[in-house]
Amino acid sequence: MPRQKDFDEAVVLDRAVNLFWDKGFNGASMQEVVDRLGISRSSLYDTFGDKRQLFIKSLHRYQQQQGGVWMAKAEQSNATLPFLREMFETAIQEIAKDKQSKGCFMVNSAVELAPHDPEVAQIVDNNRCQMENAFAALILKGQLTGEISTKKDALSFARFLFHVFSSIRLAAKSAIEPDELEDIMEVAFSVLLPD
Amino acid sequence: MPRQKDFDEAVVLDRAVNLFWDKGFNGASMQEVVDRLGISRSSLYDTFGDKRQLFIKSLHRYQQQQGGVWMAKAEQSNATLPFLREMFETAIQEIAKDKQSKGCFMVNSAVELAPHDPEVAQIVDNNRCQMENAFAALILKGQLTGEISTKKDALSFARFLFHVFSSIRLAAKSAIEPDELEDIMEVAFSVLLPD
DNA sequence: CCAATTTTGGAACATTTGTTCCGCATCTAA
DNA sequence: TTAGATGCGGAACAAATGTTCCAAAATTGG
Repeated sequence: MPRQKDFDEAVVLDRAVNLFWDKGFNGASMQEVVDRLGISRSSLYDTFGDKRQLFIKSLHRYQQQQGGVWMAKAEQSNATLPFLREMFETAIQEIAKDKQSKGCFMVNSAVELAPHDPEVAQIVDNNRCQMENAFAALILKGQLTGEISTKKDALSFARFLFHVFSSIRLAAKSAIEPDELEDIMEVAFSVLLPD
Repeated sequence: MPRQKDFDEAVVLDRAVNLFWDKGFNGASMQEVVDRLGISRSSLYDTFGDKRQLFIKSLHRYQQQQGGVWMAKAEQSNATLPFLREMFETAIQEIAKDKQSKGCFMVNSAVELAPHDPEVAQIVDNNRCQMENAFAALILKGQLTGEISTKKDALSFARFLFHVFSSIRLAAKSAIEPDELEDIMEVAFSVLLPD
């Protein structure tokens, strides 16, 4: 009996992701949200709940999408070091293209909300653990094949790499030259090389 | 003839620093500002201008204070590597003590405002250059004495170190164990060692 | 003690905030 | 086709937003 929604929930949620990613939670007013999502206020509240719930759903979706892309690539890669390099290279290229300086939605949310919102904090923390573990698995593989140094254990390297990765995405927020990011990445990766 | 102000401008500005540092620009309402600063609305606007001006003055003051501490220490240090280590150690200890997870005011502002506020962006960028140059000077000194590897030039190392430093301060925003930060720092510094 | 000048507290302002509500339109299932 | 249920647009809401203004208090130099 019920009437169907006039819009695709996933498409609309993606718009919310982009808005919050760009402006943050406090920086985006509900008026802006309504305008950008292209659906009416009531539909919005009926479908996604209030502003905070919409934000959290957006953050979840971002993680899902972002994570999914790399997880898939990671599994079908045999050479781990080139794969890791590619990941960083891609991130740097995306920063260069990102004229809005949106940076990383996860980093942005960690800064703006995590300290005052436990639920956001948990999402951020989950994301970190997931990434660190994914890195660690790759690095361990590389260590076994002799591709990567064994001077430190895989998890330490993984954490290090994740934080360099985050700082690159943090740097996207202010004007920084891609060349400099390449430089930083080069130094970071030099530590992984076996002697 | 004129009556003197009832408050110490510097003390009040420090309170503003702490509030914006904790809550961000959008996260702190003027009501909160008035309450925390302990002066009346009119005194506030007369002395510091509107909210944005107050914020920018706060950010400037933060940089001055924060920077001043380290610049002074840097000059009277002879062993550069231990000095750099101490800097990171201190930062990690401060994070452990920081129950509010305020992180770094400069990082926070870069994320929240830099992309949409050129003046903030410039402050953030100035800060980065200043830090990178300070690091570079130290590292160059270390390279000349053979304390530090010469595999990369001083500026590349400096940029790398600054970004690891930033990512540690970014990590302060979500719950992370100090041990893990020590780990990360250890890996980062291993790249500086000569073989 | 006086007059000049500035600070101060708080009321008042217009906007903007996030959210709710209601009547009508629309679609589905029988 | 019709009954029932849901989606929709937009008005309406109270509360909070940043800012201004003014009369009264206060402190200075003469």
